[in-house]
Amino acid sequence: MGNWRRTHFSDEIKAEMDGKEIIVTGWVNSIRKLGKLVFVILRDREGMIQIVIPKQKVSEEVFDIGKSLGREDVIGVKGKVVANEKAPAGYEIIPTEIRVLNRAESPLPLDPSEKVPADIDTRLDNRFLDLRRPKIQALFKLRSEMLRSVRNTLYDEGFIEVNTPKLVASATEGGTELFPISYFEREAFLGQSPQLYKQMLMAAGLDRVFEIGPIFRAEEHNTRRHLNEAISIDCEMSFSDDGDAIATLESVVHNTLLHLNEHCKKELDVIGVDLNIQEIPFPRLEYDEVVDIVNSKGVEMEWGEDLSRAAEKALGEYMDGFYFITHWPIEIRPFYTLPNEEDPRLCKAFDLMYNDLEISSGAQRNHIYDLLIEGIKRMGLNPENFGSYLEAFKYGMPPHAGWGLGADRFMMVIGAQENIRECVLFPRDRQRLTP
RNA sequence: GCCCUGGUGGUGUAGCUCGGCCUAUCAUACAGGACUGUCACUCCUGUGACUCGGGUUCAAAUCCCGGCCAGGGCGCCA
Repeated sequence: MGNWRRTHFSDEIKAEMDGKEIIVTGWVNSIRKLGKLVFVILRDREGMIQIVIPKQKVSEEVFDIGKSLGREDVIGVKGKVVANEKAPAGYEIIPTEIRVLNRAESPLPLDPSEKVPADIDTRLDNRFLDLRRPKIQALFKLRSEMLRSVRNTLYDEGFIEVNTPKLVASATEGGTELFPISYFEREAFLGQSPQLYKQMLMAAGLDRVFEIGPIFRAEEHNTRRHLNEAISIDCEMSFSDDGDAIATLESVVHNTLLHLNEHCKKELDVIGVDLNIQEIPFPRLEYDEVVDIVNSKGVEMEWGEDLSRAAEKALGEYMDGFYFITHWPIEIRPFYTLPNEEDPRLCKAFDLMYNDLEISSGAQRNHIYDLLIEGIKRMGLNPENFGSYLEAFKYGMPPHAGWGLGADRFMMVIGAQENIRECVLFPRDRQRLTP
């Protein structure tokens, strides 16, 4: 593009700029050739703008280039803004020079202008083209602002952002399947969660930490709400209990809704979402109530069972929006959950749900060494495999609590998407490892 | 991993029940042509496809079996 630099994004040009010379850059969204008149709709990250090329008002060279353009060619256009009622936006650009920066081959693997729909599989195979569609891009602009808002809230509440290892030695934590990898002469695994590390940071005295990073789960699930690589928003806070963790989670979620509603009107409009800013506190259900509700909806559920998919759906019919489930049976929660001192069957764990979807789970953690050993044994795990983790509980571990919020699932809720793959640039599932 | 449904030009589809004038429909895209206000421009001409392997049959896009892949559901997901 030589010495050319973009002077404006398409949405920065206004009818009042009539007569001003500008440079815009982008992709040819569509082109309509009417003999001696050519219309080019140029698309950049922020929107679209019409370039009009009348043979009698431009040089022969500009007209010929204009006529030669194809869909998705990358161009730079230097020209004058012209206010004109006949233009779609009330203004358009008459070029003095068009530079073709790169041609696009044809036919395209899918249609970014959305005239012909494509299956999600085709779209993901050609994700970079799919992402040129304004609706798809809007979702990822929202995701960026969601992450900004989450960080802002947590920084404001005194958390520091940390990074913990994703290459881990142990496959003995129990629970989910891990991805084994080769680590020099040893076997290692991809981390399933930063849980143990963020707890160790409580022992380190960092007091309040959060991490936004990938988690890996080698489960062969095949659903619209599971991925094998996901982004987790994890936080952990010292000298706090489950109620404090719930309050923090609530304000993270609520502030994000407020932030998006205030700063992302355009993107929400593009994807057709009218955000419901649900008031806090969100409703709380105790596990006992959940069992009753689910059974009253005709779905069998025994006390002590985790929620089946049918149970989640029944709950989703009964509840609307965000709500917490608290007072869980200890047997179905992880070993690091603190038992409830008032009722030994229960523990200090909670889940945050949205309709029928679990988007976060957390708990006050077990900070007492002997209890923790009991918990590990109760889950059928071997305390000897938790060496460096357990050490942290011997020399002054403060009481603490925390949670993990699924960033991709949170985006499903925000963007009203039914498939989690829509919310991830390059999703990883049972079948998909590329692109 | 299990169950259900499906796989037709670049993309999205019709046809499959009941095998045969299918030399396979339509839209869009693409190539060429006409057109000075399009905005899903319009009009004319043209190019382009039955997932793979096996089977049944005179004959398979169509029926049967298997593979691969996809969509949906379930399970799994401390």
